[in-house]
Amino acid sequence: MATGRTHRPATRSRGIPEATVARLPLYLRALTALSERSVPTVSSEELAAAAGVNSAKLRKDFSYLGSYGTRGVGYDVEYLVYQISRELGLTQDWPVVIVGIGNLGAALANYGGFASRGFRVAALIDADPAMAGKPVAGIPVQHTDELEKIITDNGVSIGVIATPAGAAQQVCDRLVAAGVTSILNFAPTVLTVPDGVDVRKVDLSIELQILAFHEQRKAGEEAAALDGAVPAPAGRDDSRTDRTERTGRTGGTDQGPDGDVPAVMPA
Amino acid sequence: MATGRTHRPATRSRGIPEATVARLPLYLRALTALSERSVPTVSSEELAAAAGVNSAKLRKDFSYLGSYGTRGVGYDVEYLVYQISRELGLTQDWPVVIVGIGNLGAALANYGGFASRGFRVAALIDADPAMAGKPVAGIPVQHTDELEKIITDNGVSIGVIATPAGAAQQVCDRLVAAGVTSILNFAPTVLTVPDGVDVRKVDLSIELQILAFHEQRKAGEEAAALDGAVPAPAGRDDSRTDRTERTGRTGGTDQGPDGDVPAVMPA
DNA sequence: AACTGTGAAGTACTTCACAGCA
DNA sequence: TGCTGTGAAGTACTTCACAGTT
Repeated sequence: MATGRTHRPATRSRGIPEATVARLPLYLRALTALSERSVPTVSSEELAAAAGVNSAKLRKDFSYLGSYGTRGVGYDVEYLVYQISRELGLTQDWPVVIVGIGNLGAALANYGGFASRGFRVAALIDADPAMAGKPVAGIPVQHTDELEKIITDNGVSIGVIATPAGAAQQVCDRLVAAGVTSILNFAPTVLTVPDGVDVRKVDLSIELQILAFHEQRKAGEEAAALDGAVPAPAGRDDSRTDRTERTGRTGGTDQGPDGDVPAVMPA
Repeated sequence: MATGRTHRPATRSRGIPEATVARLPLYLRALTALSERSVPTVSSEELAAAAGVNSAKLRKDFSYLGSYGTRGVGYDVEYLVYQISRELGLTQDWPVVIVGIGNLGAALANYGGFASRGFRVAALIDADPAMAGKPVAGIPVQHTDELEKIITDNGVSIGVIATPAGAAQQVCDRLVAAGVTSILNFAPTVLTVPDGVDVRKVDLSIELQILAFHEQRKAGEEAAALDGAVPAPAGRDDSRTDRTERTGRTGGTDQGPDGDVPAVMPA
């Protein structure tokens, strides 16, 4: 797919930072909640609090979409919901297939947030013949043999992989060959895909390990605070590793698209 | 949001960038795979490919931990596994509780990666009295009433919230009050926590929405290619994107530690 | 008076490119 | 020679702070 800056001046200067894109769903969720409570307008300060980010960041983010607010007043909730939905491509309905209907796959199939958020589970696919025909979340599971046909017939471009790690790459290859260009991968594996295909990864053990890192550091600091002179919680450092005082982050409430590395780049 | 962060002068600088921390689990997984195949050493180039990042980034990341490689040779696999495990705090076993044993909670409980990666499911907790005593993944579910006792008795500092959104904040408050200082939140809600408590969020619908954004953009570019001046070659194309070392692997897609905003959700 | 939108300044992360060591 | 380790340069993101608008 087109790489580089494909010169497209017609619409507003495209080029929304990836970090901003990653926060739009957050804003959308907060706005949807406000909308359900029939709140007509909201200030950047209020909305930012609801989304768990700071208001300067939110305003900057919105400035990439256009000027949708009113100075002295704030943002019209309904209007913003529409604009962000449109920007995210949620004004259309994306058919999605879930491959691998184990515990996790079933949980995903049962997730209620699909329909309401621009997605539709087009099919559930599993390699186990015994699963075939069994309904999960009201949708009959189909066998992997049908994969290509399902993708084609339904015009599916987004696939969710919830298989064991060993099967993930193969499933991925078949999805891509059949026309899928965006993949959400729950298997603990790095997927190799051709250019033009986006992959995002969700991985429980990685998240836990990151928490463990910070948890350990907290323990270390407590210990250090007690004796001041000799740190060294069990199994600490061999010698050289350097260290600096921790950087500010953490602690508080910034669960936003945290300092992670964007998983996907549109190249 | 650094709170009154105790400044620790004595020890030298341990300021591992958050982005680096988020990638350590990735390296660890790749190294573990190499270790299982009894590979003794690995170069930054090879390991980077296996982890899905580029080699300069990997070397820089490792440089924050110390100098664990050998010039002209590479890294000793076992030694690196140990060093990274230690850095992440995985040389100890973290007891974890999962609250909310619906589809997702059960999937998490059944997830095999815990034990092998430094974590142990200390307890499963659910608010439904009918669930109490029922074994899930071989562990009997306990009622929410027991939450505080469970946390205290097991010295749990990491909690996983897999409840419906409406219950998440309340569960979070109780976990924190009982002593939990790290939370992995699967509920589609922004949690408010005191300083010193880390929250990481995993949210399926957010991930899908980010994919939809890019998917939509691809569609838009195709359309633009049809009428525009530049006839973009279907599929391929590399305009001027740097042709760095393309290790046949992951074409352009960097599945780094997800950046940012993970996603999933309970029933 | 209240609140948005945005240049400019600041910070974090990535990539380059090469010195230095085994 | 081959590959690590790292300053320096480059890029992306965040935050500040205030001019502009209703």
